[in-house]
Amino acid sequence: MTEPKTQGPAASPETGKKPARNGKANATIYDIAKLAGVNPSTVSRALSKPGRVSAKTQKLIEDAAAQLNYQVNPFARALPTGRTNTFGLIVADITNPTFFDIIRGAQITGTRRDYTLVLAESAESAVTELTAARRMMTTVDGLILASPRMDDDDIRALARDKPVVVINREVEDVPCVIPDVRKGIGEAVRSLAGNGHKKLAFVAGPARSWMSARRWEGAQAACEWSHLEAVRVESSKPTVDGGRQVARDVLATGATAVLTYNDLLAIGLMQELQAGGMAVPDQISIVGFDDIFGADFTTPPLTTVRSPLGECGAGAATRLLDLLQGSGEPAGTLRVETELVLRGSSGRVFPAG
Amino acid sequence: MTEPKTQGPAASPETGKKPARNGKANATIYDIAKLAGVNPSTVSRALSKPGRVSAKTQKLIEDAAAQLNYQVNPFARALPTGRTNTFGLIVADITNPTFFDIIRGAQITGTRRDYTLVLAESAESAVTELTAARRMMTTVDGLILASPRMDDDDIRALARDKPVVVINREVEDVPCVIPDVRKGIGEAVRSLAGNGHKKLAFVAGPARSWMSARRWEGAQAACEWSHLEAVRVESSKPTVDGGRQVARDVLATGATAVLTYNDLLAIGLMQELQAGGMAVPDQISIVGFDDIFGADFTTPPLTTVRSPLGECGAGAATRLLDLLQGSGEPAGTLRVETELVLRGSSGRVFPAG
DNA sequence: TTGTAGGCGTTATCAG
DNA sequence: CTGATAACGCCTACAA
Repeated sequence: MTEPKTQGPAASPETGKKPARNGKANATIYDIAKLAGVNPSTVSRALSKPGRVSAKTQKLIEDAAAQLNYQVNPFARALPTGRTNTFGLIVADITNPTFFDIIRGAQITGTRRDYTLVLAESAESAVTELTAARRMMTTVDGLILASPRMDDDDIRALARDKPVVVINREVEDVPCVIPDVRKGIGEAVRSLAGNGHKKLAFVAGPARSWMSARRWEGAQAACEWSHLEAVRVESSKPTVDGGRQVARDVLATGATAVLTYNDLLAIGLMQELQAGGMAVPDQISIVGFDDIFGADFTTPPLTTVRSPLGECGAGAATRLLDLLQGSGEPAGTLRVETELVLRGSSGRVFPAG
Repeated sequence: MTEPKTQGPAASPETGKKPARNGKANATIYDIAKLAGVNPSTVSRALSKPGRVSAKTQKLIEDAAAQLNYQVNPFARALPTGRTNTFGLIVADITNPTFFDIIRGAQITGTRRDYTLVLAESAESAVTELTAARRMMTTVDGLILASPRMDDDDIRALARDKPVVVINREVEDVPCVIPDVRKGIGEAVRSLAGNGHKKLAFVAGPARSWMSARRWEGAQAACEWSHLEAVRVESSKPTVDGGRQVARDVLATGATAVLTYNDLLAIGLMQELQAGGMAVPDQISIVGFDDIFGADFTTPPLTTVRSPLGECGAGAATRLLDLLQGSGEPAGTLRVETELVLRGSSGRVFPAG
């Protein structure tokens, strides 16, 4: 009644480490080689390079592989080559809907080109971000940084190691993907001017945000062009709550139109103003930025300058994979267009007055 | 003017494969061993197991490692051990905000325990999902499936290979995390009943959705308990647009209260009804499900049964990592509570009437 | 075109 | 407690 002494390799019932839980260890190129009657190196070639093997043996090997249900071991492959068919994406805040579309865009174009997405977030902290980035660098073939918080120098240092693409920020010597705000803001301001507005309040985002600065510049330029007065209002944080808090400051400016750093601010602002009895857009027009998910849930639906977030994610991934797959290294920064999405929260000044 | 014949190992300017772009290849345990004057295997021990090395050499090695800025090579480690400190998450639709919180929850508890999240989506296709899952299985230590579309059997097959945790669906023999809808629905129906409603319309989700069935059951049970009549209305798709389309069918039921399969449906429905001149909640009460991002952007803000999505993601990750780190294999299914979030879209029947 | 041999960085086994 | 040494699965000159 004792255990038989001879047991398969998948024996030791308690250790259960290597040969997975199902007992049958994965097939290797050696198994295939044996089955196909060739040398392992030939199998390797057949399975990686296309035409470096005779059509006959090619088929032989492929059949054997299929029969054995072979799957390459990514780690074994990564060891000698260093390549993993994997790329990382680090976002500043996984809570922020702005990044949802970016993640989505990157994920989709990634899988389309047979790359896997590895995701991390920095929780808005520059050091966490750098740590995460460093960790990832050892695992992935390349990295996408969405709205990074770390220093330019740190980014460049990373980029020296492996391909890096930055979204929503311009870093010298590093390929970037950034929405060009001019067109969208121009459209928004022209629309506002056409509706008789004379003064625009811009609700700024975080002080250190590269994008916020660009948007403020854009607003100023467009206002000048359209003969509008532009005033800037600071916000405490770029959230719905921050939008609520900034309401009184906005009113104090006397502006009849508002452009916010992002949609969250616009939504909060609108809620607060409406709660205070103001009519939107009859008494004040509100224009957000980004066109995040839910921007059209509000009443009235939010007019906003759409930033093609999904496109940014996709564009960054494309750029990165091009770099990885050796399409030269032209890089440079890719600009994507913004556009006005006209909905209900903006309109004529005091139409009833 | 010819090239010097002796070049460093990082030479060949065009190949540039292994020794990264920066030239200095990463330090290995051999380098550390040399510097510390010990054997590589000792270094390995010192760096992985805690107390299997004398305190003296331990420090020696750690110093050398720090000095060399050593970082383990995950692939080299994965090869003999099979472990990667990585787990996968496959969601049905990366577009759907329902999954945002799940992703977020999983990501956060993952990194907290030093695991990296690998993300993929199935684009609502069962085969894509299975393919993605199979691919991932070779790379990750375990897998989380959120609202999977594939067959129970496929899921079980995967689970036989490596630990798998399922969210939003119950699969026998596989650990699951599912929101228990009873409490939340109970609260919602009681609230409605307390406001004088006599008839509730339930707008169903996808026919094959496990969750939709549970929610309908829950609604029926709660209505029976509270002496409400429950009628079921089918929707074409669980989106804002689907909600709009279902409006006339809902009206046709004559119900004064509506509970929808998810928030998106509720939002679309509310938009359509309001566009048709109906007052919410004065003429009809609407209750959504999930409490997704943006559910409070609407006017009135949406009353909804909150499904703790973030908690689901976190719970699934915790469960998975526990399994991975050997805390026995009790598994079983984890139920998380739902609760009513009372906002403005529900209230008394015809208060003005 | 195909086989041979060595290496990628770690871990694990077995002596000492 | 520490030192050899053999895997782990695949890739890649180099040789045949």
